[in-house]
Amino acid sequence: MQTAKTLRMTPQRRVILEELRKVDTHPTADELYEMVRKRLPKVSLGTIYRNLDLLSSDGVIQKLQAGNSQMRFDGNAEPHMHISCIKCGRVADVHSGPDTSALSQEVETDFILLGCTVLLYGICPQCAADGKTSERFTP
Amino acid sequence: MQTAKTLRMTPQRRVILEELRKVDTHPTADELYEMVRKRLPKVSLGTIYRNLDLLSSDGVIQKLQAGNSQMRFDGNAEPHMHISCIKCGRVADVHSGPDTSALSQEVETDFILLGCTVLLYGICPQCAADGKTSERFTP
DNA sequence: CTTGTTGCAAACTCTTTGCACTTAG
DNA sequence: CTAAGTGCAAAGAGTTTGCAACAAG
Repeated sequence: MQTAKTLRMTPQRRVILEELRKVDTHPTADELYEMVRKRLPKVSLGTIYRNLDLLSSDGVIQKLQAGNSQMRFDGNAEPHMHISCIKCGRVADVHSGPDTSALSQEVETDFILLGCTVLLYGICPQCAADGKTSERFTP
Repeated sequence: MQTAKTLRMTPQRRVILEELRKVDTHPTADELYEMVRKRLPKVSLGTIYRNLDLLSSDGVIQKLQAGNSQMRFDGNAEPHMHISCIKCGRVADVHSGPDTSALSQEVETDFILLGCTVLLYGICPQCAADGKTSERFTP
């Protein structure tokens, strides 16, 4: 989970991180690309991907698999639950709820247990209102 | 999550289902393709994908996102926890542990809650023994 | 300086799809 | 019969990577 290399603070990296932390929408790489592009028009999608990868490997941000094929990113590296809309793919934080970190302690497995993710899924308020087109979702 | 169409029981479909249920390894589409190919040499990968899709949409099997980009499949449709090896990607069932279905009831969200998946991750016995090459993993 | 980083475009992986033919019910 | 399913090959989405030029420390 950690890179030995020193991460240089390039303008690109800084803006990516700033933009990601500015929102709580858990954007996809593409969405973040558009956000960053408004400030750095010449940035490339490859740079976005490379940075998101480095930053998540370093534990600075979180890479999320939220029920569809596209990865999403969370500027908040603290472990917390997420809920994903099966219709539109939107992802939201879940701040309440039971302590899932204890979950790991109660499990029987021959694996060396390192952690646990909980993904809730459902329908977001927007999609509940208007019956929009459905997206691919895998619980 | 359900198809209106009647699912015909073709030899391909039957063998795919049989092979999937024969193992507890949660194979990828490709792995299952190889397994099915031993019995039906002319089967196509497209057929594997189409059937896995239909069967999981029908709730006959489960499609899993287990920490890497490739989907995995579980012949056991009953909801249960999985643990994924961050090194080799192997996925195992977790039979013990707390009741995670209750989890949904304790959560505060403006989404219409439909369900919840728990993915544990760690290092499998095999990888713990020999320090093999690492794979991509996203909690 | 030196090594990490960037933009670009091409490559890659996994999955989906269009089509003409086949087949289960 | 006829709608569902198949094999094949091509297309698609999302992500990764090789390379030469660039820049942070």
